[in-house]
Amino acid sequence: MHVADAVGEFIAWWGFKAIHGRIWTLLALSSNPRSQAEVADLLGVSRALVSTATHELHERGLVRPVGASRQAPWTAVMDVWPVIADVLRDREWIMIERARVTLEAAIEEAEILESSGVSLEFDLDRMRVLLSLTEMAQRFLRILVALRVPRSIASLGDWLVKATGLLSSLRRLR
Amino acid sequence: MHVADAVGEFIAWWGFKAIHGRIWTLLALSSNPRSQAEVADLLGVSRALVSTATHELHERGLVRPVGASRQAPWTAVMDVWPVIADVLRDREWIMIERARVTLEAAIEEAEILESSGVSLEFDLDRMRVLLSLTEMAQRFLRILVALRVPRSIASLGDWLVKATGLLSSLRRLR
DNA sequence: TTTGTAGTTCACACCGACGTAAACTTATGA
DNA sequence: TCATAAGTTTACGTCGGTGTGAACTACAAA
Repeated sequence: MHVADAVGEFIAWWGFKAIHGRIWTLLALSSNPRSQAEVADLLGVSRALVSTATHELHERGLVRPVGASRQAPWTAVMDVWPVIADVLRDREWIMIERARVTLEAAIEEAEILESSGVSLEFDLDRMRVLLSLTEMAQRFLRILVALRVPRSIASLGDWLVKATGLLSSLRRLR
Repeated sequence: MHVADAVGEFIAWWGFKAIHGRIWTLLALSSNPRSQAEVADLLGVSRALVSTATHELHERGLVRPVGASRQAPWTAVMDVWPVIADVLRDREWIMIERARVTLEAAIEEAEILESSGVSLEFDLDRMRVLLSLTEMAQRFLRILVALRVPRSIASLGDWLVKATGLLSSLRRLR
């Protein structure tokens, strides 16, 4: 399963472990649901790893069992965008927000010092530039997680064309 | 230096180590260049770490010595976007490209099998969807790395407004 | 030349992420 | 009921990333 390896690694970038990506890809590309044993076998990893990883994927809603029995085979949920958006929101937003808040506090402090005539060891203008950048990143992230990528294969091609067109105009910005 | 920690962690996300982000941020916010000893002291890390990290930053062009002497103090290069774009290109492009090529090969193989009447264990349509997604990701990445973020503080605010406007129309896409 | 200080290099320690083996639990079916 | 197979849990090994200590080098000033 070279495909699962390659796509899996790609997916791993978006806040998942590589094994998650590999399992999801294998299930996504399979015509029929597969048992954990099959998955472990095809990917060449232990059943223990498949068991835990599958449950983590299930918690995120990226994979679901077909049937109710304990050893029901698994299939991939194809509509992954909402989950990715969630991960981005949880993980990145917190990080950016912390940087932004810290910067704001530091700027405020520096402004007070400056207004009382103290010569600063730090550069206020540059602090403001960084603050603008974090705000920009937040806006960007907000738009990203609000995006609705079409779930149907039929409309996906169409959507891709329009989205690409819009993105191109970003490049022409002066 | 809480600011350096917070911003540094944020930067670390873009393919750098956290210490790189912290050092760069400290230098970027300082009114005057700083020696490695000062940096190590302010950040509370060993001079050994600052030495190697500073050189790595220098190789990437994110930081430069002021003066020619061996112990010249360092200052941050503020125009970071080209460097980030480089990292994205090098690191992400390779990953996506590998996924894309592997997928294409797998699809081709599957098509041959199917046309010769063999019933497939894998789902050809889903493979094609994944392929579209990698292509979309490539287009997106290409636009991203070609972006020119203004270097001057004066035009940055203006640019941010326009860019945000464009991004918003992405959200409204159907 | 000597002495002190900044910077460099390298061997090692620590830690978390990832994966395995093996024992254990639960279901299926002869 | 017992045997077998699937799935789960836990304790452990390995590895890479990150950082330190200490020895070493290069330079500046006395």
